[in-house]
Amino acid sequence: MANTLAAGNLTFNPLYKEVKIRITRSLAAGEWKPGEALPSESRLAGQFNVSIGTVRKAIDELVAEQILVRQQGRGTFVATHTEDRTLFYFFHIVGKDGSKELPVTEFLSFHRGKAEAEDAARLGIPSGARKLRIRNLLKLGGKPVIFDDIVVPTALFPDLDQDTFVKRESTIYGLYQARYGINVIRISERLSAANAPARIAGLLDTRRNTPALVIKRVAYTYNDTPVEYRVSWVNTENHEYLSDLWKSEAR
Amino acid sequence: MANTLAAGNLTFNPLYKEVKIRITRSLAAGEWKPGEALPSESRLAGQFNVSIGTVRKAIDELVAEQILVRQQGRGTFVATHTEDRTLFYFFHIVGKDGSKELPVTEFLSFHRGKAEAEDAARLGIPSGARKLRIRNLLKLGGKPVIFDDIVVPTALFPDLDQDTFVKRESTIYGLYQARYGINVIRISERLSAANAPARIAGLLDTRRNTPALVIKRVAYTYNDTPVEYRVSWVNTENHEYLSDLWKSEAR
DNA sequence: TTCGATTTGTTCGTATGTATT
DNA sequence: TAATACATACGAACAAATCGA
Repeated sequence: MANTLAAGNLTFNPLYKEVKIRITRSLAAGEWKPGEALPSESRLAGQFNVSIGTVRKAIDELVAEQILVRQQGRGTFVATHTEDRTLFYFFHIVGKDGSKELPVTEFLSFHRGKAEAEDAARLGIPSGARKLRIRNLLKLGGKPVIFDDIVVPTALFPDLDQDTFVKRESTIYGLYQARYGINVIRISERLSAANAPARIAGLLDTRRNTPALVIKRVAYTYNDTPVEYRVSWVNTENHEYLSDLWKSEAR
Repeated sequence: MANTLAAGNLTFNPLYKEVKIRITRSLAAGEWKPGEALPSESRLAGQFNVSIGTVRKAIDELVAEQILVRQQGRGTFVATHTEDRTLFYFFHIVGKDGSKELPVTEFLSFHRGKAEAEDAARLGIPSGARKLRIRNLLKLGGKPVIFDDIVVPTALFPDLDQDTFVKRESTIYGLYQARYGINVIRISERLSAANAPARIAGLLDTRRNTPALVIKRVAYTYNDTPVEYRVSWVNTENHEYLSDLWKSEAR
């Protein structure tokens, strides 16, 4: 019997991979907005003309990637950038005593400019393309710990201005998502140690000659499209970067 | 109908979770050694008196956690500490140019001692318990980049001596696995920046006043049992620590 | 080389349980 | 309570990879 999906499947992916790709395409196209429910599994199965088990297998992978969230009895939802998600998935600085808290952001500056070589390479845009540059000071326990230097392509956030940024009601990625429909789903970070420039060291209130942790982060949306390049300077006198691969809920 | 697994399942876990726990128990007990094949899925289904789909779901999770490896047509195997697995899962230092290579280990020293407070806390052993301490210098591209200070409880590696360590034919975790049946399956790392002590800075060949990246790693085996505590000092002039959560093979 | 047995991978269908509204 | 949606579990059939006869 002719199968609508298999018919167009010239690369001979398994059906569930094709279903996953089609769901991802719909997500990227904004067909279901963050926080919204997808059609039920049985409805999707009908649309794609596959069994419900095949749809479940596709969704399983998207849930594992934190792109979708399942709730028994309610439905399957597009993941939103809540504070919890930020805290447990995107924010990796913890106290040396093990404490985990969301930082308080203190806005420093908002500038427009042109992408330099580094920005362009990380963001996959032409050198010289217009960019927005935002600097923040993040505080933990009331004290400055992180200096953030954020660069995004103006093209992705056309009408973003200082006022909009400062008055946002959520996390930064929440703003990207709610106002621009840009959903950050993955980050890649490269860490090194360096002496902070005097200006930054001053903001971080470090003792003289205290090295800083430098984090260069690229944030991606669907299909590995870069969205944001962020350089963070961290005062690690009382805090650390936690990399916990696979805190499995195994038993 | 009476089900042998459900019968003993007083915590009302789903069946596949019970199966997963029983498989994990067998792994921890060394019933199937690293590199060996587990019984086939249909055989396991028979043993546990569940359907093959239930066994598959249990194994699915263990495969996702990199504890087991499936190979179509061959079987399901206990993951081994090959160089590839080390490179892509346990070793996170890459060149700033993006190059990825396994380090060459230069042995420095092997000592016996008693666990200090820090060691004891990280390893979950009593303060003062006997420990082994091994120091290595790791080279990338022929140049020293990482200084490793490894602490393990003597109790876990009773007859491990310098000669055995130096003459190992595999990675360090491969040695733990092959000779002591201890399978490292997860690591947790905390990173900070600091000025290296002169002795270490000398080994790393850094310019004066160059800060180092400090990595404190705890390695775990089954059931979140700590096995090793390792402090690494990294020269980040030409290298970085890569934290790439979810390099998904999505598409 | 071919063939058959074995093992995992994919897909379907069905039934029942559990949580939500 | 009833309807809906996800979660678990079972079984069957066939595909694809592997390996040895």
